Amino acid sequence: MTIDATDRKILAALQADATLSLADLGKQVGLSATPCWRRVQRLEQEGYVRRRVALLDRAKLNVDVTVFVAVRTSKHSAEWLEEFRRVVADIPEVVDLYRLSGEIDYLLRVVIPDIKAYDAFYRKLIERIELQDVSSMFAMEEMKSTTEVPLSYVKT
Amino acid sequence: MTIDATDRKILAALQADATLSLADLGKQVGLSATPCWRRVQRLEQEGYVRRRVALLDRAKLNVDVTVFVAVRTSKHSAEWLEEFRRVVADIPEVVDLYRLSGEIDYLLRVVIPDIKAYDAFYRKLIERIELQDVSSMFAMEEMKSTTEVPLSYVKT
DNA sequence: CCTCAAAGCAAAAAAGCTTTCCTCCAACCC
DNA sequence: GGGTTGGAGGAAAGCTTTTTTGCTTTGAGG
Repeated sequence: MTIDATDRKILAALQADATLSLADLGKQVGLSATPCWRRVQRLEQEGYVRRRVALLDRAKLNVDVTVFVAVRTSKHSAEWLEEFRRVVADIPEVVDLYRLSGEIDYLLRVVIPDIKAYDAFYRKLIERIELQDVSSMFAMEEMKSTTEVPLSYVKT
Repeated sequence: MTIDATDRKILAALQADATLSLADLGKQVGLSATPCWRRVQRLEQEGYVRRRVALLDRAKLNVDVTVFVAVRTSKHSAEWLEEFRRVVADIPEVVDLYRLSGEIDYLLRVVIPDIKAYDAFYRKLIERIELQDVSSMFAMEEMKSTTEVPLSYVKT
């Protein structure tokens, strides 16, 4: 139920590297394999660890370009929202989709090979759903990108 | 060196779930464990798989709020850029940092517990480095967020 | 039809995970 | 104080999975 300093160390280690053996993980946090295993087990069961995944190399897979797409719309019905969610979430090039407060209604993060492919993506998008205003911001450089969340705010 | 349809299936499976045993992974892609293992080995060696990590539950860890921070600056020297990169990348609440083209110079994705904590983060940021213009967009809803990249553009 | 290389398979060895059973320590009750 | 209970850690054994090794199959080129 609650998270102590050792649990935090385990979570920090696992979100940095999920390939660690229980023996090594235990060494890092000052436990032997068994109690370490029990804690990991509990952290997974209680949902602190949601999943373990492989992170792939975008450049090698030819999706090296990131574009942020800011969407504004005049449609605000629940039906339109559901339709929009369904359509956009189903596009594999869209890796993130947020509903925002303020000027921009939705922000998409899209990964594609190049600008030409972005144009194809863009056409596909506006053909599938009506949007009032779409503006694209191309990333020149990915200066930081991590799946590791800060653990300093965890309630013990 | 090159990626065939089976490799693609393996990558797709691993970026969805890295806990699969080689036997199960092999079953999914139509191989027995050994050739499957060899392919995974190769994919890791050649860098297609960069790392395996655990994805944690943000809500449970009290960092459920996402804020996008758009930064504009008048400083454009290489020194300032390096300083900015260093300062911002070192802040654990900043999970993504992109340099963009266009109006906005930099876009940060920041995860924190609540608006109060965001204010603390914001003060810390502007105290550490000089920025011309900072505007914050709060995420009302995370409609999609995945680490899985599309594999349809892979060069075979 | 033979040869060679690439890829697959099966079985054995190694490594790591999971279980079981103990011990230790601290809190609590009498 | 002395005994009891519960929670946490640890060692060893059993079991599963990964990794290695050596052999077989398949298919292309001569």
